[in-house]
Amino acid sequence: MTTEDPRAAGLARFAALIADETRAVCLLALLDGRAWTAGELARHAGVAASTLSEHLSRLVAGGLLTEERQGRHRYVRLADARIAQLVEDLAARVAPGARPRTLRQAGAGSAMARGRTCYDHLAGRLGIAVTDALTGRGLLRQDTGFALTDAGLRWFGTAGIGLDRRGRRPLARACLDWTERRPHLAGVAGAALCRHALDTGWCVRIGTERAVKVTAAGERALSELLGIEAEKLR
Amino acid sequence: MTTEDPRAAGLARFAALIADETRAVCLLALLDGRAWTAGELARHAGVAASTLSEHLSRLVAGGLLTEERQGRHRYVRLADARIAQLVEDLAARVAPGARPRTLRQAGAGSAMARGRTCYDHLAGRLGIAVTDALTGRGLLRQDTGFALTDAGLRWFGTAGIGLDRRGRRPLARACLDWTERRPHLAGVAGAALCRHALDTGWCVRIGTERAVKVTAAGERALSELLGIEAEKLR
DNA sequence: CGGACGCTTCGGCGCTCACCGAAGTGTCCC
DNA sequence: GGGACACTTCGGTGAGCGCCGAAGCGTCCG
Repeated sequence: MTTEDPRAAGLARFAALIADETRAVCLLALLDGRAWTAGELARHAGVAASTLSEHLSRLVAGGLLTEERQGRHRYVRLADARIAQLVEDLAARVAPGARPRTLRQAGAGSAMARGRTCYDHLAGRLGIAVTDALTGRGLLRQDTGFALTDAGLRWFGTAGIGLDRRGRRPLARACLDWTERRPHLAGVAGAALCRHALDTGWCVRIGTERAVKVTAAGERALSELLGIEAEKLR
Repeated sequence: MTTEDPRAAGLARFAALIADETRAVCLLALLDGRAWTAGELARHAGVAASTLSEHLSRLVAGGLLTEERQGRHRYVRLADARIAQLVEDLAARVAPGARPRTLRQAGAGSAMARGRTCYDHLAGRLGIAVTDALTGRGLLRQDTGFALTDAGLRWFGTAGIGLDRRGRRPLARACLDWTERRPHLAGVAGAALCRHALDTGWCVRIGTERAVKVTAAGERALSELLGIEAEKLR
């Protein structure tokens, strides 16, 4: 009788991997794009190491994470940019009224709101400011979709930021920011820009989380290249 | 101890709504964009009416569906385009090796592969053909992201297809096709094009599912307006 | 008015699964 | 070699939840 969609079982199984709060905590933590050890995640999530070990095995088996064993450590990270995008999309659309509960969270939260990485690109007010500047200068087009313009392509070239145009990953993609609730630049261009910013010292990571801070050199560069006022970055 | 992300609980709760196969079957069925009654969905999913009633209540409470009571019927549909996009994204990235099991499914599957609606826009080979034609004529830009060009905006105007540019919904957005595994046009422009195609009789729905067929008039129009060869639509 | 019908509520059943601690395995380092 | 350490495996416990059928409630229609 049932004309069930063959995709349903897979969809449910996949969603079930995210449908546990402990695993959700891990996935959100891993959105910083780094590799975490099993122990770090266990402490972060507040569960026993044995419990977390099983969670990681499931997430790896489900293709959400990849693992790398080094001696007695088990490092895990998000499997790829598509998984990161999916988790970020889900998180952004969910719980819009999520507020920090503790002072420490509030402190970390405001640093995160200023600037952070979102898997492999810039987010927070910093990400928005860059995206808006690109748009305002006609390098990025948001009014009819989300794509770099020809001028935008040239801008990346003259700024010395290489774009790998092989592969299926889109050059530019919108990622919805969960603090600002506005789109910012992701995709190949977003990742390249973020990497360039960290490599050349425009930004540095602060703390152990994924928050980033713009340096003095970064302020100068962003002002010169994109006309971003330093006030917007503080 | 735990520095848990406040979004984790919400994320897990949300994913849990999709993490049940029966609910997943419903969500995939509702991707046709129409309103279904509780009874239709119960038969479709192959469970008791009482079971499905509780599932619907959860999905409505979770914001995935909206309901409308008419007499003794309870109509439900996907809450909005964002939810539809999320479900479609999840389904597209999951179970790439989903194959039909029965002859009937295979028959329905091939009609669906030719052309169908995906919530409110065209998908299947038809959707791909239209998207490729738009891209080939310089109306849509996919190489640097996904956005209409100025020529594309004009094309919609001269074709008499109105685009509502108020609201936050993006004008053009890529939706990954689960049969062709290639992007096709979604967003405001995709929805407007699909509505126009159905309104003017370029396409008609076949069967009770979301499959659509191109009419003779549709073949002429698509050939004239976009240079699409009729063979690609069969 | 009364029966058919669509949906909902309720009680009960059984399965899944997240959790822990204890014991075990492999790695690192003194 | 031996102890500290990171992780895994295993058994047991408890909670949550998906399922059904029976009973109840409202709607429709003859």
